[in-house]
Amino acid sequence: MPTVSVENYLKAILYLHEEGKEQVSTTELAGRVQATPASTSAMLRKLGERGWVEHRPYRGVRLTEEGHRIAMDILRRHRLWECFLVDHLGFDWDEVHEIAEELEHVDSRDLTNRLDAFLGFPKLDPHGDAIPGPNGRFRSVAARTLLSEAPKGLELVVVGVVDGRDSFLRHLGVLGISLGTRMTLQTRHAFDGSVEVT
Amino acid sequence: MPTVSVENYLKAILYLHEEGKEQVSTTELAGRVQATPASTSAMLRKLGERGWVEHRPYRGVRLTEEGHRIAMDILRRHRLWECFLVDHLGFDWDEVHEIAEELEHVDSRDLTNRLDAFLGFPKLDPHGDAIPGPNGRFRSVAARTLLSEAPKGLELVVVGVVDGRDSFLRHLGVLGISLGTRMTLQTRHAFDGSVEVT
DNA sequence: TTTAATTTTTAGACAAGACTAAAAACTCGA
DNA sequence: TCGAGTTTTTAGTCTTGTCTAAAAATTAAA
Repeated sequence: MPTVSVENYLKAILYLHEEGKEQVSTTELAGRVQATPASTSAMLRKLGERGWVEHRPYRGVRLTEEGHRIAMDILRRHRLWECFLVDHLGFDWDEVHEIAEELEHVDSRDLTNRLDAFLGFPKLDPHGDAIPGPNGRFRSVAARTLLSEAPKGLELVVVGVVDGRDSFLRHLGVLGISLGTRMTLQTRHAFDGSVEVT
Repeated sequence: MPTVSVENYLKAILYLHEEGKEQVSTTELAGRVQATPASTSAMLRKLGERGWVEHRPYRGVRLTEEGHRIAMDILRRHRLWECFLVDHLGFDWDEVHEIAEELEHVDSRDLTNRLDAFLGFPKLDPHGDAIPGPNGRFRSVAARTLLSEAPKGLELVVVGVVDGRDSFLRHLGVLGISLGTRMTLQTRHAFDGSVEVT
């Protein structure tokens, strides 16, 4: 049973992975969990011993399969609680993060699954981020959507383009994007509507 | 901000007060929080320093006004969550204690009050125990009920008797009970329906 | 390629909260 | 009132997770 602190480290590593970082550096992780690099280094040794991360000193860290499973479960609880807080308790979407940060550590498989059912098995949280299912993987959104309207976090598959001009298709080719390419939406810039994907 | 451990001690002392104990002994408290008397003794010194209990070494402990306020708030959160788990997530009333034991430590005034509203400001939890209001006092139940059907924990006032025989009234007199007497239902014995009050 | 800057780890302390073992304080019967 | 038994507290240790300061490893620049 991971402690609250351990859960926070695993979750932070997952977030960094989701942002495209294969290997997570000690300093960057330390920044995320609001701890010093020294404390983080000590924690990484412990997480490595428990088999939740693969840590090569001075090289970076990455979640093992088991660590990933645990972290996805924390993310699931976090986002389900956010749905509850917004949809049923009337919080605004920008007020719920801190509270969900506490609720996510209540560890009961039964509670999580019943909450999921109570909420109607939502696919996205109030911020538009995908919610992992009980199997630890994101639920696929069957619908076809524009990339500009797709949710963050979910794996997407390119099935077509709206702008069919040669110059645009060549641009996509340069970026390594073609029909069937898999990607995940990372960030959306409010400035011009552009997006970053991996 | 009290830690989880501190909250558990304060809550345990409150429970013992509610059971009629003015002064709580170190050993009895230790039994409730599943710790050794030695650990409990150390914690009591700390709680005393923070002004949450009045502890006279070798004499026993009792909550201060502030300690009582904090403990009632924990009890409030515990019982509100129990309502939520039973009424909305479909748990049985005997399954929810452990989970509520974790949820009660999520400390957000706003969350607690919104949950209260969402549940319709319940007066009793699924076990029939009274739920403290936001002011840290039990909500009065206006209705007149038979002692045999009254909820535990609430202060009750005797306004009449069903059995008016002299022998019964004399029995009540011996027990110090008459019209206007205030009491709180402590335990109900399934064996014969008899009750214990203070 | 050698030094300088940066990153990471180690070393040593500390706080919270738990434990065991032992000392001190209470209580009660004779 | 004086021991015997019980209760409570103290003393010392352990674990978890944190910190600062310093050493070691890596990276980058000249």
